[in-house]
Amino acid sequence: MSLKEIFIDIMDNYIQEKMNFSCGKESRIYNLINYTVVDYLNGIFKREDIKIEGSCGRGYWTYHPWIALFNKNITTSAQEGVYIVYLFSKDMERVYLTLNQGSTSIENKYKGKRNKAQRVKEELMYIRNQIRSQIDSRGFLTNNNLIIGNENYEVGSIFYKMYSKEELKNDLISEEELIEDLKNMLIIYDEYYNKFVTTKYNTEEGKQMEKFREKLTVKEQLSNTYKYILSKGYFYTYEDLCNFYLSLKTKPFVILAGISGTGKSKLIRLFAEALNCSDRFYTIPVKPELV
DNA sequence: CGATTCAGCCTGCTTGAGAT
DNA sequence: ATCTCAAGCAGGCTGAATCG
Repeated sequence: MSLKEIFIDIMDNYIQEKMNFSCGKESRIYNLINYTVVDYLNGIFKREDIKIEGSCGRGYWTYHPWIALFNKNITTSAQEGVYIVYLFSKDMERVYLTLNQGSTSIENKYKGKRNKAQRVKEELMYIRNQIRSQIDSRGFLTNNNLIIGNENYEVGSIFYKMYSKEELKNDLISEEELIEDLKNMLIIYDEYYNKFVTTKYNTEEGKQMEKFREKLTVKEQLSNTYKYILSKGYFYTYEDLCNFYLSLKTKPFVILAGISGTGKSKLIRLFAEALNCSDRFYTIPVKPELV
């Protein structure tokens, strides 16, 4: 059975299987995800440092079965670290090959804290942006349009490629392409390991930087943002910047008024850049009659 | 002040490692 | 070879916080 045939089998039968069998060895699809596909991939990628695992839940079926490749030096669990993973969408119409992050360990870190969900998302996005800024995507997508029905998997996605059931069934994607993509993703994963794990996060300097960033107060972050804007050659008063931040904080829908050319759009763009959130910045042209 | 949201806890189920 | 138990996973329930 090829990878493509396995994927099609899972997509065709998973939802039905959930209804008819408990999530365990009795189920054919369970065995397919937990063992067959793992053996198949291990046969292709004979790497001692990579652990391959597939899961569709324990006891209970998950909505999002996954097949992951872990670098043993980074993580051996889907709950933490960065790893390659095939994720199936809830409706079983799509499967994504992605470089993704475990969110459970981050959730545990913020257990009992205020705005837990938001902080988890912010951390996932921060890591995502760091990696994207330093590693070539090799043609994989970074547009944040991975949709499977689980927010943390979606936010945690660093690079990805989508395969729809239709594409797979109609031979628009070949087995060779699937394997080639996975090989490319492994090159990215290796690069991540060399650039981030063996150096940045493990050095004292890296840890200090991380601590420093977490400790910044709103005032300090605003001050940094202001300095960034000045350094780009634009001038707004510090008061205007604070007012803009406060307005956003009060309600995330802010209307800036003023004649054209005074820098309304630019302010927002620079603000996003300063916070390293450019990838979440979209410009939507508005015609006069829409207002 | 009722409705909604959310974190925390509990439950059900299986795997797999280690003890017996 | 069998038993025990922690880990892993998702779903459900509940009380507290927040919203409108």
